Amino acid sequence: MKKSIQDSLIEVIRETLRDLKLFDHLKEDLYLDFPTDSRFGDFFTNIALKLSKELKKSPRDIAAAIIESVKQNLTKSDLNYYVSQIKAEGAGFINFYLADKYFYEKLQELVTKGPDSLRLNKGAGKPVLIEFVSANPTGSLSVAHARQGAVGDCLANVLGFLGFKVKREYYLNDEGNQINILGESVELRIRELNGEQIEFPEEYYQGDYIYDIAKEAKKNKIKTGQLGDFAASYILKIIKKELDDFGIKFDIWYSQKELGKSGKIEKGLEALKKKDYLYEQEGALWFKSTVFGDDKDRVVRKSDGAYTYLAPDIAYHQEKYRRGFEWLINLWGPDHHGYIGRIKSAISAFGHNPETLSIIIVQLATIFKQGKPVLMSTRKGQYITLREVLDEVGKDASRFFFLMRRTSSHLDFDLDAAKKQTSENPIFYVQYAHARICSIIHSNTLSLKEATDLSVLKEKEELALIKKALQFSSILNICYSTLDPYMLTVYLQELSETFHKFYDLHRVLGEDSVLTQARLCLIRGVKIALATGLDLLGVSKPEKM
RNA sequence: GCGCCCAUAGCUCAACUGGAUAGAGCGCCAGUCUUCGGAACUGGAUGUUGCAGGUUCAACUCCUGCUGGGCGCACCA
Repeated sequence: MKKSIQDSLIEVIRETLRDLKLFDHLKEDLYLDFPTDSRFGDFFTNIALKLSKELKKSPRDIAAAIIESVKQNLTKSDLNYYVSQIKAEGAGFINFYLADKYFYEKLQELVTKGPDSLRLNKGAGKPVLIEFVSANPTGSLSVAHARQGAVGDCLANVLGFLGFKVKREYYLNDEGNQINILGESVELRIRELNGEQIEFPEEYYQGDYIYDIAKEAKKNKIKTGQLGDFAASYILKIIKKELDDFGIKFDIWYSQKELGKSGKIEKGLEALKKKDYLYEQEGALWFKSTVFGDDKDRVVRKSDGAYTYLAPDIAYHQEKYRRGFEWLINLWGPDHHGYIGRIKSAISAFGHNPETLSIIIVQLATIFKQGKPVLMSTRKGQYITLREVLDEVGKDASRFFFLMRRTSSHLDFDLDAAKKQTSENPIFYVQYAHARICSIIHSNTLSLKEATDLSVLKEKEELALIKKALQFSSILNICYSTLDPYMLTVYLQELSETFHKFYDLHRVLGEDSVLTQARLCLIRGVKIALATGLDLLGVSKPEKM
């Protein structure tokens, strides 16, 4: 893995600060920022501002001294070839301007090497388990699960691209209270089908699909005690189909029932007991999670002898580590945020660093139709399902829309906008850019050269487009450090916009074959960035629309 | 009462995690094609970043306190 110019520059600056005996005054890590405006160069650093107070000198003076020294160090290195200017500007920022030839070379590399040149090897093969959706098999997936699915799958793609060894897992709650209620709901519907007058309790599953299951169970002569399992596996098939149509494939389906049978829950509790983290009180068994900073201790076995949800979950997370994963990522709904403390306590109790468990709370999405929110009434089976959204707007638009906002923010999902085939619909805007590029490449009659003279790309829009395409890796870096893939959707829209603007002003296929080759190279690079981004989102990249 | 999330243009959201003049889309107004896809592009108007303090050379961003909204605080899952 070659070092980026950014990292090399940072090294030179660090060395310079050591020379000037300023390095120890710097309290934080040295890094280079991207300016909001290209007028301020390609990178900048604010160290002169940070140092000014302690050194009691003006930031501009410090910046000037640093620049002087950096320039000298640069003459000794081959970086000098790529850095065109270093200036102190504004309040005391040090701005680095790269020579155009640097971008030409990177673009050439992107086109010859393809998406691989966009990879940053952050993961180095580290095994990561990302658990998401994990909905109870008691009904179709809701939009809340859908958003979790989109975020989880995309994040898994991104981490995989960055060199992590990622597994996707669905924790299957296939036993316990909810499954019992599900079984009883089916039983009542069967009796109803048999002509019996029944009273259907409110807390039971109300949806019409229960009738379908009842009919099926009746046909197959399922015994009453088996109805819960039968219904759960029936629904699981539906869920799997929904996920499949949404483009999500889980590597592992982890069954709670199997976990229970294995005896690992008991073993987990025994282990906790040995460490003296369990105690009995009022007939229940408690976990001392307060030792690890939880706000109160938690019951793991109720006074009636049944486990709470936490007991198998403790064993489950312990198993995740035992299976060799070094980093666990869980995506939960906002109703689970109170659960973070106890599960982190549990893994701490087993001696794992709680930092190796990242919990991402995925906020809810509200579906808008004709400008109005479609309200969810939870219990009655009257919620918007993933299936409905898929049927209405399709896989591409729904995945993109679910990823368009910061994961920790509420999301308004406008079904009507997602259906539109105009720039009002960001996914079409992005896919259109891709299709347009394909169309140009298709119309081209020159044979494409592997190496071309790119120095003819001097227009403002051309350079802006090259730089935008090359920004790809640093965007992925942001997704990685925030564990949030949404920035990728923002970036793809920006890249598309930069392309459309370029396209409108400059013709790719022209009389001048040198320029044509160069511009073809440029749009091929943009195509690679767009296509790679769309792949990571799990959205198709059509050549024609 | 406690905890988490949110509040930015009329609406939906950005602002690269503390940087330089807070930006896009929609909507509104006015424009751009004999040529690679007009599903596009250009220009115009719109802001006390919910309020009040604080930290900082620098705050939409961090801290404290309010206000308003969403969610959660089980021997439920």
